[in-house]
Amino acid sequence: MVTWDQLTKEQQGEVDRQWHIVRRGTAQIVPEEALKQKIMNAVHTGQPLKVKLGLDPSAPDIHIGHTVVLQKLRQFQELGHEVQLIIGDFTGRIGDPTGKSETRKQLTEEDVKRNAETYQKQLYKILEPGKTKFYYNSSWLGELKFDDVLKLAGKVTVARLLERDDFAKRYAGNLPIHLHEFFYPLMQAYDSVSLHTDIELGGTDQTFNILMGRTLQGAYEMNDGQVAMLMPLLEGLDGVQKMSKSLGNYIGIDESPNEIYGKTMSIPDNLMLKYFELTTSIGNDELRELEQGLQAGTVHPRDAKMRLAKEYVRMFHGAGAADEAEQHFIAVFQKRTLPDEIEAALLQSEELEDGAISMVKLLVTLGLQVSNGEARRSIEQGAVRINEQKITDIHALIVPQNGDIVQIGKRKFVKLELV
RNA sequence: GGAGGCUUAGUGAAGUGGCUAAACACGGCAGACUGUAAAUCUGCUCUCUCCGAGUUCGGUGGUUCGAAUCCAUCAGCCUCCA
Repeated sequence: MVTWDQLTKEQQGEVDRQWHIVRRGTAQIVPEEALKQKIMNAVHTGQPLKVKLGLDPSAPDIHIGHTVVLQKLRQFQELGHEVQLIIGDFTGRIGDPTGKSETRKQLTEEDVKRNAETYQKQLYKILEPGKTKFYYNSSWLGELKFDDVLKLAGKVTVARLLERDDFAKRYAGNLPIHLHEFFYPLMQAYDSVSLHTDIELGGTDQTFNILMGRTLQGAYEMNDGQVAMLMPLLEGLDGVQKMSKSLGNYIGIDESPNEIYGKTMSIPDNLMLKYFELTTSIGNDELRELEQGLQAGTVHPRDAKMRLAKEYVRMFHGAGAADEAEQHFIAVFQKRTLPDEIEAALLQSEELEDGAISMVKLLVTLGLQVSNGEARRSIEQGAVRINEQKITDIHALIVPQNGDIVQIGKRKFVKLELV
């Protein structure tokens, strides 16, 4: 272990530089001094740090919320460190305990592999492939004997486990906690033991699990354990709940340019800066400028947000797509003209009677609405248009033509294609 | 193994024999206003051929003219005792 005084001037400068980059935007680093020490060691010895992130193998769709952590990993890579990505194929059998315990579906080997490939494709939009290593945690967790498991379990007390927020709440609220759920943090921690991880990254909701890794590394005599680097959770489109696929409040990085652009425009204003800070590589100075502009009123929030939206599309689809998405947005939502390209919807001719169909049935058949009642409601409320003609009669009969544009609400457009 | 309790629409939660398709809140959808922001206002939110009708209150069976409401039984969950 090297001390500050043993470093050369240049090395001290490098440690400072890395420290500042790495620290930006974090919610918490536990413990901070340990991280600084690790950086010092790395700079001194030239050994890159191993920075770990666990991935859930069941949901391979990456959204902007995930990129908070990924951006941070990227920064580590740019500083010459090494990234360990864990595909949690074994931990996935339990699922991180949330109390909303449905038994997890067991994924087949092919599922896991396919999901991992999907991950890779998406992750490499942000991470550098050459400095990224993938691991499957079944390869060590699956090898443990009951002996080993007992040994592992012997290192942690129940009282300690009950400190975890989720467990504590359930325990206090008389809700069930299954024994195997206790193992989840232990398993995740054991990943760090296996891989000699230096730093584990995660959202603040991962605090307990990651610190468990630190504890366990200590217990397995790896001297000072890993450092927990916790990133703030990013709220989703609703502005309240954490962005997640199951809540539907996410922006997926694999979504179409127009989707990404549009969804970004619908995030609440007060989150804009947070998005900029945590998910883009915009510099510190520029960020401050933007913040001041918004505050002073010299920057229109809409324009700032358009910049964010454009940046996302550029990140995930390239600059050309970003320009197009912007044009599309301006045309469709600001000028209220019909989009150039509208998704086609097939209409079987058997559905027609004498070439006509009721408006209600049309909406349901096209899958724009799930039930007739819902379709009627939309019509009554003036949300439905055909070729920009508002339809307000729930009994309306339509004689559909090829290429008719059916619109419902402000966002949903479909072009009819008779089959 | 024993005792007790809980299970109502997407969620939370009223409702303890007819006036209950089921209060209320949240969420969701749509409209107005806007910047596809927030706030606000309005309407809708089980299904159907929407006049009217049908199927709901963990499952099944029963009592009753009539049940989400009573009884039995099964299941799931929780607590306490051992």
